[in-house]
Amino acid sequence: MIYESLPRCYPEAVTRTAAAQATIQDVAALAGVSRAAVSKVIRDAYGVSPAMRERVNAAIEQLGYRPRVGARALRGATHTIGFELPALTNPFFAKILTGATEVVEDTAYQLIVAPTPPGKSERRPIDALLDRQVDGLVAISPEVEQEWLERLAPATPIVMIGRHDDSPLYDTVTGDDEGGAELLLRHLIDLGHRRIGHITIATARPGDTSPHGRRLGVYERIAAELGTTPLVARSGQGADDAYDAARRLLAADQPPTAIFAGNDTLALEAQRALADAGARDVSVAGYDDVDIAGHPGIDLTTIDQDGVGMGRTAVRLLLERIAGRDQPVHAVSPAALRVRGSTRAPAV
Amino acid sequence: MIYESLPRCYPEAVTRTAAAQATIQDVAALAGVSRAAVSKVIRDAYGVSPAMRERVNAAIEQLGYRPRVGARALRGATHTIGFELPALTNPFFAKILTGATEVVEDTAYQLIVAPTPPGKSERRPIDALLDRQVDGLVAISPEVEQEWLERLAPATPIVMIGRHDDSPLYDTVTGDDEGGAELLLRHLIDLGHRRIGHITIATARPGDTSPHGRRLGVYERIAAELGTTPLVARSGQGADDAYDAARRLLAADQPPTAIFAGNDTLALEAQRALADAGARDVSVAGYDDVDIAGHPGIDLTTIDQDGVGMGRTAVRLLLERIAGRDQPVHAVSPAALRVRGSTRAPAV
DNA sequence: CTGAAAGCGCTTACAG
DNA sequence: CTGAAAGCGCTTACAG
Repeated sequence: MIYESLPRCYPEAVTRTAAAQATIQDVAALAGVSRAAVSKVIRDAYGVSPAMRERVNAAIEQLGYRPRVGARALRGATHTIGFELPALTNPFFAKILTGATEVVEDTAYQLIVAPTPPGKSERRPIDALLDRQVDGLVAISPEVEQEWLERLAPATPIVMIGRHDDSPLYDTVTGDDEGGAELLLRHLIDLGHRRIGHITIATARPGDTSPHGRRLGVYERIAAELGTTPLVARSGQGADDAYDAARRLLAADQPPTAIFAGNDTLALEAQRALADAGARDVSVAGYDDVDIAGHPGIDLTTIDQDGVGMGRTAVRLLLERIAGRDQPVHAVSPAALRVRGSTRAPAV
Repeated sequence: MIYESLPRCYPEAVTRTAAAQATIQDVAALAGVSRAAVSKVIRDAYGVSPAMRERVNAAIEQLGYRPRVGARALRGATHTIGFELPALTNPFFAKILTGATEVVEDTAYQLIVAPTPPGKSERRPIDALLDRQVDGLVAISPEVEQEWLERLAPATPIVMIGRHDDSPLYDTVTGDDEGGAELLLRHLIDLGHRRIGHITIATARPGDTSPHGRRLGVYERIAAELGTTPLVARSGQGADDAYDAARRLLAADQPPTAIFAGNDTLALEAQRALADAGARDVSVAGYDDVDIAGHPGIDLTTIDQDGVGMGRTAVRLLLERIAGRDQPVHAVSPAALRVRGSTRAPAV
């Protein structure tokens, strides 16, 4: 990194003036009205004469006045929706966020996102959002305890994405993970595969409330139905971990003819490992249908669970909660199989 | 989307109790001290006896007290860094954010991200962050005017990523867009290409202060040196737009033997278009070295400008600004060529 | 329709 | 080391 410390065109030091920003008091003074009147105008509250509204708006314009959200929060709302998001590099979460942004865009709310750093607890970003008095919270947090969330939910409406725990205190939006995993595995079986490996994340337990746990549970059930020994490799956070997990599957005594990766990100690393191992005849399938899955160089069979729609639904449910709904809703987004070139009949 | 409106296990309605959260007053009362004392403990300010600190911390623990950031902001700081980010689906921005998150993680600051919806002005999310009294702002906003930013900068430290405008009032972190573009074009020329097409974004003007403008400027200069007519296609926001832009290049009277796409996202769409057009012999190169570029199915020649490092640098510079630096710094991240299989000599 | 007053939950000098 | 008081910038009843 090269630093160019001194500006070229402005030789004199430019010191920061403590630029006093206009307050509601300044606006009131300039418009010759009370602060309460200004407050009413900016909140679009009822009971202001057109003349006063005009004078106040002119003063606001002239001063470039913008209300401090923090000060408003002391009495009213922040008009802010918080979104906790793990793994910024996972394009499936980007899809969810795209849907969420879309819905928020049509409202008076502002969306702010707090990312969870890799390997850290989701508690800190969630707490950070609540400390900032968000009016509602959407979170993708498989790791935090239901009980902890239920202590937060009475004070702030919460919608959780990807949790199958069906709490009465917060809403959930999930994919149909069991249906999707079954669709995918049936597809592989129909192609003739019997030795199917599975890559999942380190923390998944069969049938737990997380998406990976659900998918793993279905995998184990179907392996049992087939009478085959489950062949599971677990991956840590990094891309290298997923790569290594795939390598371990390939190094098994009886290597799989197909790999069901717990999501597309894992599947992409599996493809990389297969290419490096020269195992081009092994099928790979993922989960999520991220944009790149349809690229001709990737051509990945996967499950589309409509991430954009999940993001939209999550925000809609949250807005309902903020508007007063107190009955829980647990929405499920359907799963659809996308068959592409990465899966085919096993080599004989 | 299937809604399960009624919870299975909790037949009775669960109504939201207006769960009064603990305030500093509650902590003070429980600990038997003044609010000022509690304030000092939570800010780790100097001048508190160990005994008092212990009593206060016990009370905080017992009540689950968390200070409201909005209330603190009225007098002090928010310990919040705002990050405005366009195009959530661009994995290069995810890289930058990864670097930013990393650095923030080691500080007492919280990072909050405000995404700009596709096609919208970056002003709204930036204003939203400032309204929330962030202590500093990092933004990737090619579209907003320098003058507008310079009105904000006296009140809030700002670091802009990807702007070559060298303002004395805010810092910038850019890649070496001219060096990178030149590296890439020389590489294509060395391979023997003479008809090289370029895909850029709709708003880029040759040599303007944006990364795309810089790259376009270099492209036109080198085309002039070569004595060839520039062949430029412009893409709108969507993936389909980039695809169409590539199709237009291929449909030219004398189609290019190589395409220099303004970034990897555009390059991926160009690859898609080439595959659909059966034009496998046309070389493609991108810019940014996003993770997927190294995937064997993509194998994209590109420029690595160390996005993670740019994110790290941006936050470091911002922290320096917050700490009081008032001289501008304009950091440049070096460009490195990554040669992969997507570029090769033109077919004869 | 309009405004004076109280108060939201903190921090900041300032006495003691 | 400790606390009473003032004040940050808003909104909310409540009079007029």
